[in-house]
Amino acid sequence: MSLRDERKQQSRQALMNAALALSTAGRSFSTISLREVAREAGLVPTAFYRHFQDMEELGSDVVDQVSISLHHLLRSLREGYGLEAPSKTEVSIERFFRAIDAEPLNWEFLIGERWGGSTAVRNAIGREVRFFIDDLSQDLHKLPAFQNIAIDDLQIMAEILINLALSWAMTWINLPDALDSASLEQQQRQLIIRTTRQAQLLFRGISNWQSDAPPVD
Amino acid sequence: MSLRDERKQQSRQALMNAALALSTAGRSFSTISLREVAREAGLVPTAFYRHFQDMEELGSDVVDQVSISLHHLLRSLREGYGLEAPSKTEVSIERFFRAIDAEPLNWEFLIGERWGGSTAVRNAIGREVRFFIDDLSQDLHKLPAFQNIAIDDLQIMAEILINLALSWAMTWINLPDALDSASLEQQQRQLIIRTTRQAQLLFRGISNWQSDAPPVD
DNA sequence: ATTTTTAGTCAACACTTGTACACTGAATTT
DNA sequence: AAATTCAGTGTACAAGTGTTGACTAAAAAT
Repeated sequence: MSLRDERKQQSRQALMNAALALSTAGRSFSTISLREVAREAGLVPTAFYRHFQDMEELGSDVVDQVSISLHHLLRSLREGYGLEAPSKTEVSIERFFRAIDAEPLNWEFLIGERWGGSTAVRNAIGREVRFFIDDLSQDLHKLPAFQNIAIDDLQIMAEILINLALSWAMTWINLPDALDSASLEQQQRQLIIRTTRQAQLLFRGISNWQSDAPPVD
Repeated sequence: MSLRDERKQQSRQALMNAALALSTAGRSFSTISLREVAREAGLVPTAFYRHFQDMEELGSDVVDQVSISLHHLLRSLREGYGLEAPSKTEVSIERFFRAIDAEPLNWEFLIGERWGGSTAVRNAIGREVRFFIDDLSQDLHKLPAFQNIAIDDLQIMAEILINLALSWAMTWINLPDALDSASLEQQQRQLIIRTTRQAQLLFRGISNWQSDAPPVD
C-alpha cells in the first residue's frame, strides 16, 4: 500500500473510531453530527467527504467493522467452550460477560443501533444478526449433546440464544447506570445467576425436543 | 376539570402524540427536535415549555403513556388465552402479532428507545420492562400447567418471554422494510411459524424443569 | 366588576448544522 | 523534471436549533 493510501486509511479509521466512541457515550449514532465526528477525529468537517458520502455510509461501515470484531470474539468463546467439554453453564455465561467488558463499545453500538434511527445501519445490523444466528446454529450442530437434533431446530435454538444474548449484554453494560443500593459486583453476580438459569432452561427445552413429533400446545 | 385545564390537557396530548409519531417515522426519539414536536402539534415552539421542562421529560411521559396502553393490551391477550384453555401456541402468537398491528407506534417506540439515546427514556423503559416481567410471572403462576413450578423459576421464564417478545415484535414490524422476493404475507406466515417453535421450545424447557434439582450443565 | 393567573404568541439571540467551492501542498505518475 | 492526483484546509452561506423575555387575551379567582 502506498504512503498516501496508508495515511488515508488512518484518517478513515479515526473517523470510524470517533463515530463509535461518540455514539456510545450515552447517545445514539443518529444524534451525532458529521462535524462532531470530524472534530473528534482531528479533521476539518469537509475532509469527511473524502472518506464517506454521508453519515449513513459511515454507519454501515462501522457496523461491518464491529461485526468482524464480535465474530472473532464469539468464535474464541465457543472454542474455549469446546475444550473443557463438560464446562458449567455459569462459567460460560460469566466468560461471555467478561468478554463484553473487554470491548463494550462494539456491543453497545450493535445492540443500541439494532432498532435505532438510521435505516442503513439498521439493515446492516439485521444482516449481521442473521449471520450470527446461522453461524451459531452450525456450531451447535458440532456439539456432541446436539448431534441428534435436527438442524432446523438448532436454528430455532440459535435464534433464541442470539436474541437473548443481546438483551443480556445490554443489561450487563447498563448495570453501572442503575445506581441502586446494592454494589455493582453484587448486581453483576446476581445477573450472572439469573442469566445462567435462563440458559439452563433453554437447554432443558432443546434436549427434550423431538423434531418429528411437536409437543401438544 | 376546569375549561382551561381541559384545553391544556389537549395540547399536552397533542405534543405527546406528535413526539410518538415523529420518533417512529424511521427516526429515533433523540433525533427529533423540540421545534419539530411543537410544529407537528400545531403549537409555537415556546409553548412547549408550558407543558414540559425539556424533551427528556416529554420522553419519559410518553413512555408512561405507552406502557399503560401496552399493559392493557397484554392483559386482554392473556385473558383471551385463559378462556379457551387448550389453545394452540400458534394461535396465541398470531394474536400477539395482530395486536401489534393495531398500535404499532407504541411498540416501535418502546423497543426502539429501550437502548436508545435518551438516558431518561431508557431508564423509564427499563422500569416498565421489569414491571411487565413481574406481571407476566404472576399470570403464569395462575395457569394450571405451571402450578407446580416455583415462582422464582416463573420469573426466569417471564424474563425470557418478555425479552424475546420484544425481539419478535420489532422483527414483525420491520418485515415490510425487508423487501425481499417473497411477499409480505408469506414472510409473516413464516415468522409466525418460527416464533411459535421458539415458544414451544421454551414451554418444553419449563415443563421439564425441577426447581430444587437443577440440571447437569 | 376587578384583579390575577396562565396557555399560547411573537421577535430576537447566539449556536450548530450540512454542504458548496476554491485552494494548498505533498505523494504519485508521467 | 514536470505534470497530475487528491487528502486535507479555509471561507462562506442558508437553514435549523434551544431558550430568553416581553406581550396578549381568555379563563378563573377575588
